[in-house]
Amino acid sequence: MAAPSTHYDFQTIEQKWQELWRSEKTFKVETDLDKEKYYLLEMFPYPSGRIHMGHVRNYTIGDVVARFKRMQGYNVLHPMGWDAFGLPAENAAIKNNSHPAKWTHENIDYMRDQLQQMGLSYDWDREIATCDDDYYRWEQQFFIELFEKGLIYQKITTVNWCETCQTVLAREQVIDGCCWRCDQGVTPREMNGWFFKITDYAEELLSHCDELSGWPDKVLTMQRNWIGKSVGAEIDFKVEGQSDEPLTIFTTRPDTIFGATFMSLAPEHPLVAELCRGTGQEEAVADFVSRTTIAKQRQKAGDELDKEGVFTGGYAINPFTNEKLPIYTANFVLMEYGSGAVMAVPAHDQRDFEFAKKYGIDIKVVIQPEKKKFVASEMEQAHEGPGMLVDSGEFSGLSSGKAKKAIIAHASKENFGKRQVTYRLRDWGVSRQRFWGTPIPMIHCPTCGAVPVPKEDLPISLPVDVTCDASGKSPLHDLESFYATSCPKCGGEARRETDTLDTFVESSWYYARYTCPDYTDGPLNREDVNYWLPVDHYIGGVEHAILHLLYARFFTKILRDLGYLTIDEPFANLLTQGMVIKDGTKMSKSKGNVVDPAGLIKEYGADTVRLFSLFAAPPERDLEWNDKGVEGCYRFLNRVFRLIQDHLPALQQNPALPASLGKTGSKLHRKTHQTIKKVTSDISGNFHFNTAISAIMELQNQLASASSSPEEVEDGVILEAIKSILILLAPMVPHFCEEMWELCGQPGQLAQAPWPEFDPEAAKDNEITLVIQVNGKVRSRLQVAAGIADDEIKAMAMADDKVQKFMAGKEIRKVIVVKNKLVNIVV
RNA sequence: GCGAGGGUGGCGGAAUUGGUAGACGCACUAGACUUAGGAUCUAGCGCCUUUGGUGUGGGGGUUCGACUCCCCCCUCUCGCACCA
Repeated sequence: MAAPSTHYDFQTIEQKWQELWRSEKTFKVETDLDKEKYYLLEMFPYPSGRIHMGHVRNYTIGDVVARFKRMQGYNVLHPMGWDAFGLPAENAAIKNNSHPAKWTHENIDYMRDQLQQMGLSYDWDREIATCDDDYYRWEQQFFIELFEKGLIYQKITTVNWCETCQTVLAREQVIDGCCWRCDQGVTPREMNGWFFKITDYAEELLSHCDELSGWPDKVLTMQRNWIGKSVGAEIDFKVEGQSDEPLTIFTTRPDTIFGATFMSLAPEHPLVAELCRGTGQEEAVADFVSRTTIAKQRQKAGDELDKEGVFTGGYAINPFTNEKLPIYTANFVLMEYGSGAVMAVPAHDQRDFEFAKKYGIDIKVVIQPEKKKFVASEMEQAHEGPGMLVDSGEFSGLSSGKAKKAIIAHASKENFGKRQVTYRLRDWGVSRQRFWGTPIPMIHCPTCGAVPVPKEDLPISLPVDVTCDASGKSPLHDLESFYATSCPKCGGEARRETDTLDTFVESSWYYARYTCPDYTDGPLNREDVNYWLPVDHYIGGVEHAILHLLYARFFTKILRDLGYLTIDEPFANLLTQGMVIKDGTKMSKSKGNVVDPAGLIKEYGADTVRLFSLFAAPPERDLEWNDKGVEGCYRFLNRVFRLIQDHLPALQQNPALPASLGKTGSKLHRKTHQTIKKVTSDISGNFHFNTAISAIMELQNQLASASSSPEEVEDGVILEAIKSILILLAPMVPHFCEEMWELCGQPGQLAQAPWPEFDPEAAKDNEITLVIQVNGKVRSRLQVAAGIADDEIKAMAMADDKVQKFMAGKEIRKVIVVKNKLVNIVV
């Protein structure tokens, strides 16, 4: 007979159960109106090649919740797929002179295999890859429907263009004014592109933030800031010498309008060139505009340019005072915000103040706070706070708040202004001059303009017989077989749109498609989406707090308005897990501190890696990776393994719990039920798996010391404790627990076992440690029966030797008793 | 600058409503078993001048009692960044 092994054989065990789960489709689910559903989703990965620690952590957390909810009896949807379009695939294709699909599908196969090695409980029958045309064809259908509804439009904007790479670059791809890939200078370029009217939903996206009680405040704050609502007024100023075109400005401080002493326009403002014409300022203005454009491009995030500007030569008329205000163009005025023009009130805006000081422009105080009196010539900075209006005509004497309303009312009445709400949120530009993305289903006809592809012609698929070459240019632009077409309206010769969609579009609705991935009669099956959505818990990195999560919320609303969904918000609860760091910084290749999960899984097994990633930190916090800590988790599982082996012959008899227990046995029985209670609340509450695991470790420690105690401990209690450890640990360490469960001769699979209930009676302590304090300092401890009377406690406390020593010769002023906890004697 | 979240042993981290600070794990120390130990088991482990004192970033306050509540300050991380 072979000696009992000291370490469990994770390789054999993990492979065995993974194969069983796959062949039996243990985690396959169907819509079932009789069962309560739970939809758990982790953000799907970009198939970059191999999984990293961030994936391991993200998917382990999600898997524990999915398995836990399943054991609690929910019908759990837990899908996985691939966010498969994107630039890295194209770059790889360029390098290998091949098609991006090849690289993408190879990576998907490799990563799927890695995820399966982690033992994640996905319904793999619902797998989606966004680069498949049976996924993106529905996106093309949405595009057409949204276009017809007026929620998608085309406009010309200035973009960052790289001439060498023949493409638009996103702002984050421009490094010090140069292309991140070829290092050549980037030029601004006017380009036609497609936009989603997300701004139509700004108010709803903002107000629904208040209803997302299951989201972290941090994320909601970021979203609110990004949407950036400002309430104020739009006011028209006449331009001297021009009777028709007013200069429209936006301000949140209409109450300060009597203090305006100049105007400033963004350098790109269309009026700038017009105003300086014939004033002798043309050259100075042109020079300033080009200098500023360059400076802004070179500007790094975080830098603020010195406030600079130049007089345009033109004047505006303040509609309230009829004063003539010089119009400047200034580098701190943004064309993208408001109307690209502001009234400048130096006394009450710090930027205007600095500008006025620099160029010797008047400063006029029109707001006086209660306590202080400002004198323009003595001010060292602007007073931006509220106060009482002065020198403001009929509005003088009003408070800022009242004046805002009165001034807006006056402007509306006189027809030169109105209340106005402005958002920082911009419409979402989705055109990309890339190949590896969803083709935009539009046709450009010289006579009919932009015409949508007829729905029956969908999908417009990406050609498969092309290769990406070193030019970096999308092959679609020059591929006649792709772009040559006829106009669906007039039948004339026309050109297909060759731009593709931003990859964020695919990830904006995949959670809905998971509910019916094989549905062919439309993008979404009503019965399935209504049953499964919204996602009950969404888990992913905080780096998606703005873009992805905002776009997904937006898409839910537009799909609702197209009649596909009935919900307003896609994700009821959100967990943003922290980063995995090592040596204090995020793991990255350049820092050389990456730990490859594949190697660890090979060395310790998936169960150990999962256990450590849950144990080392609560999920929302950053996790400091520690190889020694992994070993600690491995040791723990082996301790459980040996414990089971030691008791195996007895356990296999399936002994019942005796009616009466000895001292050690009843202590263990109590600990078992306390542990069930704690683990259940830790997991269902905040997902604090780290404390759940430490509670199980405590139970294991007590079980080990009970088994080695001289007193005979009832086999029934030991089995109860071991079974509890296995069930409680099963969502976190699934293969190991299944194997041990089977080894102990227990029936069925743990994956489908019900989550245990704790017995409140059994969990109750009957003896407690009473702490005795003198003046708030712990002086002694007593073992007493639970529920003992206050008087008795007092007497015992007073009689205690150590306590007496500290009370000697002092007067007792007060005795405080906290039931079952402590006694504090104040002397 | 604005916004959010942190600061507890050598390290990761625990501490219902204010009620035993440091659970659990790592590292470390000593011992046991051993040809061996990077296996396993047992014990110890905040700091100090150790019958005691002191201790949760610093200072003050409330309280019989404060990691926890209030005020001021320091510091770290993340997000936004000239938003009129």
